[in-house]
Amino acid sequence: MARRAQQTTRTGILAIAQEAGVSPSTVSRVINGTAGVTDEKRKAVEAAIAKYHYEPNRFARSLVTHQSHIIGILIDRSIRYATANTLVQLEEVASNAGYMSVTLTIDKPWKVSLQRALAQLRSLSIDGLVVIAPRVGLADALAASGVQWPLVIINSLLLPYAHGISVVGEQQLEASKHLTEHLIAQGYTRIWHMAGSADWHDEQQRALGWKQALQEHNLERFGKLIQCTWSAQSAYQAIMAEDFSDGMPDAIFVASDHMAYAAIAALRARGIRVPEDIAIAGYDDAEGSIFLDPPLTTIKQDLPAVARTAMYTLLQKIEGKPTDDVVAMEAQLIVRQSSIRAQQKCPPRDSNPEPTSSQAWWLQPNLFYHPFF
Amino acid sequence: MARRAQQTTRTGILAIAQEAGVSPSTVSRVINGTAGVTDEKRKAVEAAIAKYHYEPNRFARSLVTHQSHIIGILIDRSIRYATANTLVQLEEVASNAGYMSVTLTIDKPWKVSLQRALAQLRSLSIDGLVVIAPRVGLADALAASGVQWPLVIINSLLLPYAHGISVVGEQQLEASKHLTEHLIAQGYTRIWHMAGSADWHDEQQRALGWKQALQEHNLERFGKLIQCTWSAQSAYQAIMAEDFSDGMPDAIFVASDHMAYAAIAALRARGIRVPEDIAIAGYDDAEGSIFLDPPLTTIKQDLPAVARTAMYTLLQKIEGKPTDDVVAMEAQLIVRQSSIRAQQKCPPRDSNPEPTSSQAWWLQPNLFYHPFF
DNA sequence: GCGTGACGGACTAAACAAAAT
DNA sequence: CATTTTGTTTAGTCCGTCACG
Repeated sequence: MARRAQQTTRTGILAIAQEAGVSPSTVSRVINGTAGVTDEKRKAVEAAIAKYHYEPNRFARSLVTHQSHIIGILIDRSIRYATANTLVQLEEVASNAGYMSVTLTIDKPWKVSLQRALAQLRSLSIDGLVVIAPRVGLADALAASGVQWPLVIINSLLLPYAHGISVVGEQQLEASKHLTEHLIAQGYTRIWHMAGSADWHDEQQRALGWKQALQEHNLERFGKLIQCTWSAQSAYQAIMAEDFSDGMPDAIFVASDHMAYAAIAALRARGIRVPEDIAIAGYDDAEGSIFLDPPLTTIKQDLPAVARTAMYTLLQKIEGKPTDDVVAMEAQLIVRQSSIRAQQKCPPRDSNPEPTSSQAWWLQPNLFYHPFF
Repeated sequence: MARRAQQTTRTGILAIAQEAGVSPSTVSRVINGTAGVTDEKRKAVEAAIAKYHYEPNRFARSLVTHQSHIIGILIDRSIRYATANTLVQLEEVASNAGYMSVTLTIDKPWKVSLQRALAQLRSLSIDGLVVIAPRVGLADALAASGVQWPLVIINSLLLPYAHGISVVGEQQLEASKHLTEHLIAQGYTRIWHMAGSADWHDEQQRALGWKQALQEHNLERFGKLIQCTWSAQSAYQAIMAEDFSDGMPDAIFVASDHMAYAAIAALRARGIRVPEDIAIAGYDDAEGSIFLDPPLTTIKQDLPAVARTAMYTLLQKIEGKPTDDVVAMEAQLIVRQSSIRAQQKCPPRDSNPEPTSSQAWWLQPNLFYHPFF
C-alpha cells in the first residue's frame, strides 16, 4: 500500500488547454505539429507547456497511436563476453535517437521462450525489434513466429530472410578464410582448427572459412577440427588431452582469442613453443592479444559498429525508409608474431592505420570512444 | 505512412471475455487475482487466454493504475568492458521477477543529461531505478535531482546517501589494500600504482587502498602513482615514458588487468623481466590473466553478483521492504606468479575453491552460467 | 460472484466556425 | 453571395480497472 502511486494530479492536456484558452486538440496539434495553428495560439500553448513542465502521458498516447518510442532488444542468454557490449552500443544509438529500449533474455527452447518474450513486447507496443541471435535456431524460430514489427537480426549467417527482415553481421567466413590463407602463405600445411561451440553461427562460419581455404589449396587431408566450447578451460583441456600421435599440426586456428590464450598456455606447459613449433591464430582481437608473448595473430571484429549499424538500420525501417536485407561488415585480419614463421623482432604495437573516420552518425558515439570497446 | 501501425485487431480483454463467455471485468479479476471467481469461469478464462496468447496491454493498465512494472536502468556511457555484462544480469533478475526494464545511457554534463533521462522515465511511470554510476559526479547529481522512485546506485564508493537510497558495490578499497599488503608481505617495498582514469570511483578506491597499505607500513615515501586512463595504450606509453632515474619500483599495482598486460609488454620491451625485476599485479581477473606468462596476480570482481544484488535490493524497496543503505560485497584476491618473489613452478590453473553455492535466488541464473562471465 | 458503465489521458475523424477567395 | 481555405471544437476511441448494483 505504501507503493500506491503518488496522486500527483499530473497536469494533463486539459489543464494546458485551459491555461492557454484553447481546446485540448489544439494543444495536441501544437505538440505533434499535425496541422496549422495560429501563431498567436501556438505561443500561448507553448507558454503554458513551459509553465507547467508539461509532458504528455506516454501511456495515454501509446494507447491510441500504437507506438511507444520503445525498441525491443532480444538477446540470447548465452552471449559471450564480446557480445555483452553490443548491448551497450544498441542502447546508446537508440538513446541518441530518442528511443528507449527494453531488453529481454531468451534461451532454448526457442519457441516457447520466444513466444513469451514477444507477448511481453507486444504488450508494450514496441516500435521495432533487434535480436542478437548467435546460436543456431533462434533466427529461424523468429522467422516462424511471424513477428509483426520492423526487425533486424544480428547474426553472422548473412543470408536474407523473408518479409524484409534485415540481417546485420560480420563476414566471418571470409575473414577466417583469409586468416587460413595467411597461414598457408606462411608455408604451413598441417593447419588445425580448434572450434568453439558448434551450435553458434559464428563457429560454423569460422570453421567453414577454414575448411574452404584448406580445400582450395588441397590441404584438407592434413586438417583436423578439435571441438571445444567457447570456454578457455575447454581449450586448455583439449590441448592437454591431444596425443599428437598422428603428428603435430604446424598451425592452429583457434576460434577465439581467449581460447587461444589457454591453448598457448597448455602448449607451453607441454613444452611446445609458439610460434616456433606451432603457429597460433585467434579470433576477436581481445584486449590482451596484442600484448601477449608472442603477440597473437587474430581477426578484429568491430562489434560496436555492427551493433550501431543494426540499430541504425532498424531506425530506418521504423521510419519507413528502405533498408538492405543483408548488411555484411568486413572483419580485419591482424597479423602478429604468433603466426609468423621467420621470427623477426618488431615492436609490439600495431601500426594499424586509423580506421577511416566514417561520417555516419550512428557510428560515432558523440563523446569519446572508450578504448576498451 | 508506411509506418502506420498494423491493424491487427489486437486481442483485447473483450475478445477473451467473449471467448470465455464472461464479462471483461471477470477476466480482469482472473488476471489480477483481485477477487474470487468461480473455478469454472476461471478455467474458461484461462483457456481463452492461453488460446490467444493474450497479454494485457501494459499501457491501458498503467493509465489507470499508475504503475508500470517497469524498472529503469541508467548507465554511464563510459562503462568499461567489465561493466557491460552487469547490464545483462540486471535485466535477468528483473525479468525473473516479472519486471521489464528500460535502459537509458547518460553522460556528462550530468545535470542536463540526467534531467532528460528522468523526464523520460517519469513519463513511463517506472516503479524503480538502478543507476550504474562509476564516474564521480553522477551519484551526486542524482541525489540533487530529487528522484522520487525507489533507487539503487551501483558504485564502489560505499557511503550512505540520503533518503533511503541504497548503494551496492564491491569493497575495492579493502581489496586493493589486501593486494598491496600481499606485495609488502612478499618483501617488496617500492610499490607503485599505475592508475586508471581519476574520475572513476573505482580508481579512487583502488588508489586509496594502495595508499593506506603503504602508509600503515611506512612505505609511502617509496610509492609513486603513475596516472593513466583505463586504456591499455596509456599504460604502455606510461611505462615506455617512465625514466626510472630515481630508481625502479619493486612492484607495480596496476589498476586493471588489461592495463597490466600492456605494462608487462612494455617492461619486456625495455628488457625488464616480470616478476624477477618488477612484480606486477592487476585488478579484474580478466579472461586472459590466468594464462599470461607469468600468470597475473589480480583481484576477482564478481560483477554479476553485484548487479543481481542491486536489482534484488531494488525489488525489495519496491515492495516496501526494508533494505540496507549500503551493501558491500567482497572482492577476492587471487595470487599468481606475477607477484611472487621466489619463482616456483606450478600448474597454471587455479585451484580456487568453488564459490559457496549461495541459495539466494537472485544470485542464481536459472540456467547455466557461461564461463566467460 | 459477476456484469454494467464510468473513467484514465491523449489522439483523431468529422463537424463546425471563421476568414479568405 | 457562394465557395473554398484554414482553424477549432466536439465526440468517439484506445484497453484495461474499479466502484456499484
